[in-house]
Amino acid sequence: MAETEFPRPIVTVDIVLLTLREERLHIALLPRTAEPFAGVAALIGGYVHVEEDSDAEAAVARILKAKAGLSGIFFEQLQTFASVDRDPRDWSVSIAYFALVPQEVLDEAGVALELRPVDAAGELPFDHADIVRAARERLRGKGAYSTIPARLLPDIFTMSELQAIYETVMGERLDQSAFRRKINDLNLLEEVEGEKRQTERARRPTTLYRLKAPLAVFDRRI
Amino acid sequence: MAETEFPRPIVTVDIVLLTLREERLHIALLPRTAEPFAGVAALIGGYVHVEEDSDAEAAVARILKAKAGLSGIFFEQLQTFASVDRDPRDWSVSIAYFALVPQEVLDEAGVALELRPVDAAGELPFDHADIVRAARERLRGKGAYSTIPARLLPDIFTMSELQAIYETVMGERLDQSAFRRKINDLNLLEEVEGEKRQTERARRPTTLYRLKAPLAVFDRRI
DNA sequence: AAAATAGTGTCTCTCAGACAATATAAG
DNA sequence: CTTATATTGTCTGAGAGACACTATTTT
Repeated sequence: MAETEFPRPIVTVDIVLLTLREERLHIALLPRTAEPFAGVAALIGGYVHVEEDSDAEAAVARILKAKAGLSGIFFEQLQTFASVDRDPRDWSVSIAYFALVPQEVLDEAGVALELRPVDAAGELPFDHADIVRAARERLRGKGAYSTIPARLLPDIFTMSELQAIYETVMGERLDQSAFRRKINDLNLLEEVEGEKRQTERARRPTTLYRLKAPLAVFDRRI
Repeated sequence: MAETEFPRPIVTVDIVLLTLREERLHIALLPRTAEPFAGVAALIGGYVHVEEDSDAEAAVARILKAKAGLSGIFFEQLQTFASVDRDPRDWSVSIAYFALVPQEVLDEAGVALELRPVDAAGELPFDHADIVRAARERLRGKGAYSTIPARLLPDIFTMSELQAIYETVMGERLDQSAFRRKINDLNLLEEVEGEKRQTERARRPTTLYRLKAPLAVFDRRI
């Protein structure tokens, strides 16, 4: 089994970039600039540049910056899709990532991304529909046990906003009382002292919070 | 961004093959047959063969069969390790899988695998120690919420054996009464009717069970 | 009967969901 | 004072852990 060399597959990273828009999860797509599927909206992605990227995360960061104008946002590895038929060009490997970004940050980036509701994303090229499905499942599954959903919010947020995010991500209504109790028990947030704010529709100003840690995973279900 | 072609990384699959031996989790290794690290015990793995493997799972199945004499065992994708420095030869991608096999099946395979306790695996080449660590965490994490640990047992097993597996995987003692209650509530097993068996040390014969489904994931913690 | 494992019953505590009640500010 | 949201409290039921108890077989 002295395997020396073999024809190598294409290696890319693809990013399921999710954000919240009008209370719904949206996926950010970019029209492809090259064949195949030139002009068709697809996941943000690109080749791994072996001369330039020290690892897959570096490739993701580079591509997010170059193609979406984003840096410093949350992303984590999702799953790798690798087969002979997922790309018409050749045997291909896509190391898929999912990323979350607050809408405000996306707006500031000033890049013309196409946002589509994640549950009505329409036709997508390659196996991108499968990748999006995997991302939704991951977000839904892990969301209930982590502060990942909070990465869809700005740094500072209200308890109600946080609850709304969890409800959207998990696709179910949550009891307000139980939600607050759990968040407090888990000790995930710190108050932004002195800063009160009125949300659009609120009468009474509300306490503002921020995450103590960028990412917390816990055992209890939110 | 009309990216046409780029130098391609090496693409391999690596398999963390775990089994149970003397009540402890062991990892199955093979001495490498080629440089680098020729002769050193390493994860079972190999190049993706683009002419032969239709996808990454096919590569895993082929390699498990060729190098470990195993087929039909449980495996699932773990995580992908991709960086410039994980392999001295070149920028390299390893799509890592973890696999579980009952000791009996491993014995029948008749291949000289080196078994080491997973928590004392010693030095491993490349980043294989990281991959093993990821596999342990996955097994531990997902184990409590699925029937994955049962894939370390033969098809037919006793309730005590099942409990012992979960205890090993999760690294803690479980209450017998609570364990049985949960397993029954979750409706995961079916009795193998009429078949009673005496385990080695048992006095009283015990009911035998098999899994209703090859893999069940649930919300409750075992 | 003793030993050893198989299997059941019960108590308590934590936590989740449901729902009610109170608090605070704007208009 | 009304309205709308923020925030707290209480009740109930499910499930987890602890532990004691019963059952069945071999020696």
